[in-house]
Amino acid sequence: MTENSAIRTIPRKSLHEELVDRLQMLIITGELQPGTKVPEKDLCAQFGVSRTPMREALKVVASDGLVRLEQNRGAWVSPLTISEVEEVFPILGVLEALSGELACQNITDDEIAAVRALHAQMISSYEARDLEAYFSVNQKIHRAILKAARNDTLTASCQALSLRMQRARYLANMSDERWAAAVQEHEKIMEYLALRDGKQLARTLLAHMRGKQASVTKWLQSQGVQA
Amino acid sequence: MTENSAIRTIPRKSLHEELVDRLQMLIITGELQPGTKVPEKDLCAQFGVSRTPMREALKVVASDGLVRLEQNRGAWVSPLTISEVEEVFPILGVLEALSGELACQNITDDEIAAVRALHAQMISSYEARDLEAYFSVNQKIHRAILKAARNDTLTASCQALSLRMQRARYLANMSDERWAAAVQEHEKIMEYLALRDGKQLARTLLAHMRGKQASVTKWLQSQGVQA
DNA sequence: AACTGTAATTTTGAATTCATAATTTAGTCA
DNA sequence: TGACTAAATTATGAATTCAAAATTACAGTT
Repeated sequence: MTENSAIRTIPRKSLHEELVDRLQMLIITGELQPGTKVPEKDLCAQFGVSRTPMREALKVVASDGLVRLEQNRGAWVSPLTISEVEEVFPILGVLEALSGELACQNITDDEIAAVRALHAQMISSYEARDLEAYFSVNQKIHRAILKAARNDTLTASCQALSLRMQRARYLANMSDERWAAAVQEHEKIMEYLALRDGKQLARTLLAHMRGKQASVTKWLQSQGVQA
Repeated sequence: MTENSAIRTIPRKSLHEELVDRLQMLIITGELQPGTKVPEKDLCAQFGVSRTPMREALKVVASDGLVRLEQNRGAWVSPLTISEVEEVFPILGVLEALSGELACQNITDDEIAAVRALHAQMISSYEARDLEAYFSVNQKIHRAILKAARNDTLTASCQALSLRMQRARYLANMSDERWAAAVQEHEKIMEYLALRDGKQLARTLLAHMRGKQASVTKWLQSQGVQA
């Protein structure tokens, strides 16, 4: 593979850190299906590493909730259930609301300008109905707000929980209605952020998250996913 | 016939799980001082295990933020800084507020009675000025509310963040004023919970957390802990 | 065929071993 | 003495090995 040169130039992560990221990716993208068993041997073969760093990585991914480890029985990809979605989204809601409030207290004019640029990009992606690009820019906006909140712990918490929901978001096709509504919500988010109106931004972000939750839940139900 | 009855009812944790708990304890109680290096060898000797499970445990504890791992340089106990306190408490605030709201929606009469009993115990501990007992019952109350919120993810998130603050709470002696105020706040918490007034309970829990943060921050500053 | 108990295989848990990076120590020279 | 370099030591990263548990395969009985 060509990644050898890249790994040499960049201060390389430890093997186990790299594996944590890769495993998360495999699960988020659905390459590792929810509910399936993941034998260590197979994973090791796939990445060409020994079991030691793989097991370390699995422990970490398990503590984030993406896999379940059972004593002497190995690792299973956590099933994505409706009840999990109903647990995680409300938490993400209050965390993002907090991030909005904090961001309004701390964000610079330059950062607002940067978010505005991302926002414009997002609108373009919406108008082109490019879901992939939309998701990508959308994430960047939320991450920019988190960064402006100046709270690394909050960022870490949000990202950990977002990871668990991301595979739902990847899979769930938004309805046209929902997509339009989401864009509308983002207009308000942009507006309140520019005004540095923390209270309103928090309310809007919370509502935004509720909308996402409803959308995802509806889709999971339509897929016959159990509670 | 194998002994599948009473003896097996205690499912022993895996070594690495046990180690995660022990490490967290060592750090919370201050036996492992913030900022100090923790050589794997020493830890392994202390617990009589090999490096493999210890390293797995360290990775997990690091992902929770209690230790920092540096590439090829080992593990350090995360320093407890004022800025960390200022990051974590606001998050705990909104999470506990959420737990209060959810608890009001789901708690049973029996559970309210149980919390009331704990509350009475806590008041006794306060009147006896038994800080140790007070802390213990206090935690039980917060945990009972979390349980009533019926959201395991929320419980896990709160506990992970609480862990990081616990060593501060252990060390920080509350002022008499603060202690009295905290008890007053708990009276309100009890009241709103019994009334199942989610909005008010959330507000009170948030304020309660703000009070804790101020108390801890003040103490850290008095100890000359840097930002 | 279904069930039960047992042996073989596979998989995981943990210790050991080997490789490599970081740190310490020793020593040289200005 | 002090600063710099190089060897020695130590600690960590990762692979391998050994042990124990779980799963599977299979034979015998009903």
